[in-house]
Amino acid sequence: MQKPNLPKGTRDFGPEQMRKRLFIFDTIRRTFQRFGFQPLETPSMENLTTLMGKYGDEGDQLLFKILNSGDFAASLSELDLATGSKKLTPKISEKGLRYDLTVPFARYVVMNRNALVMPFKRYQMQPVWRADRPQKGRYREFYQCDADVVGTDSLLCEAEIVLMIHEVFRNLGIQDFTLKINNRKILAGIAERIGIPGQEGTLSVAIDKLDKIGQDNVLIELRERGFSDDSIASLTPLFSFTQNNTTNVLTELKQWLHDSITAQQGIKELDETLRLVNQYGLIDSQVEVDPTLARGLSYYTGAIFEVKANAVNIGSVSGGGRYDNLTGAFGMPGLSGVGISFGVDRIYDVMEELNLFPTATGQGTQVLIIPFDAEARSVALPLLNQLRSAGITAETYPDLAKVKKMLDYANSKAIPFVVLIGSEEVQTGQLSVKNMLTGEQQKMSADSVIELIKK
RNA sequence: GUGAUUGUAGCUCAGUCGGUUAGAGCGUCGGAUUGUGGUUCCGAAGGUCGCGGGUUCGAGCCCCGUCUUUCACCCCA
Repeated sequence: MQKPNLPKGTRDFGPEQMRKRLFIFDTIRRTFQRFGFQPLETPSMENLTTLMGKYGDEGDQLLFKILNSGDFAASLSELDLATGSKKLTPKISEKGLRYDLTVPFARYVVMNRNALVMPFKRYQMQPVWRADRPQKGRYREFYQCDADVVGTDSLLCEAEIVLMIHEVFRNLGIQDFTLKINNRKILAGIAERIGIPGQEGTLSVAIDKLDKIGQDNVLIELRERGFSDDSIASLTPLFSFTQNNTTNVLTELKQWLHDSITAQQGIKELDETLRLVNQYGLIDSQVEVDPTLARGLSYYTGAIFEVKANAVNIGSVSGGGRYDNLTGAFGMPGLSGVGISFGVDRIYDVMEELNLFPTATGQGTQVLIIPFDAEARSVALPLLNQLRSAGITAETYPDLAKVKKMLDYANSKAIPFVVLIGSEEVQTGQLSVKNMLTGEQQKMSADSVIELIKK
């Protein structure tokens, strides 16, 4: 006999976990829908040609690849085997599991470009897979909840994302979060300013770690990556304004990066976005402008968002940004879009750690019918039907077991009411209803049972 | 991909220096109680000590490999 186990980095979700997870999904879905986003689902697997090259070299490595069906080795030669995995892979695998929801979305938009009404707003809540090593807040299979709008470059979309993020986290009960916002153009401007134009990618990777490793180590890393002492020295102003309020940060950025047209554009966009958010009347905005915020994904071109739950050390629980040319790789250039992704699994971990899940709210069975013998079923089964028709979650114990056993069952499932049916109840039609919390028991008609449980 | 770490009953964990038949709590099942739960009492079942190899008279304990868990790095939700 073999011991069953799960693939590394994957998990089962039992009833109790699912109740909590569904709470998160429902909360996010309600917000997405209220903002006018339409649901979309795409296949778990995509052609590797769709996925490869969209997430960088590292991303390509983290893709789960699917072995071709049938005799995948049929056309292989000794030579192929000798060339190593990199060249061998495309010969034996042409599909992979999706790595995020944005690229499949871009693929969908391109394939349906003529049918879609622009701007197109969609939301998507599905699992994604990454073949990296699991650790805290990191799984090989996890869910993302994405909302994107494509076909407009209006900053109103950025503003609405800011609003949605606030709404979702507040509805979840996560009050202590920070929405960090930056703009890729500002990062580009910084790169210009310190004399390394075009290298903002490398720069970003390092300064993104500021929170984690501190200023000194960031500078050390930049030096290791080949940045000159002059460049590093001129970076100093970047570290001085992280604590200020949004307007101050923007003003200081404007001064520091005054000779970069790109940076000025990014600052203007950020400024405008925040102005729009303000017009919406967002109360107690938790937005923080953070010029050191970078994010890894290479396709962002404008705004960048990231949400951190302040009380928990788990990385970001949500992230997104604007991309100007995501569909370009699929032959449809010039389509701008902006999106946000919520990481359900990390949000779950945060809420669990902070004890933020609401206590069970009428999710489970409300009443258990307990027939003492086969005869009692002639009353129990119609009653079940009646209760369910009235919208009450009701069940009976399928075996004719001892009463003790059935009451134990009710207890362990936290069922608040039981209806006991024996020969006496069959004869009189008056049912014995027991409140499992108080122990109180009384006789009443079926209609009264419904009334009692419904309130 | 790099570096650590974990694994003993369904669950949480003890297990001494390598030494007889591997323990506890919780849970499960049965009984005290054949129409009434939670509390209590009694009893029982449940183990290839992750897996494979090695050292030894003897391995849960030491060594090697492997899988798994957790964590950090890289990178990321």
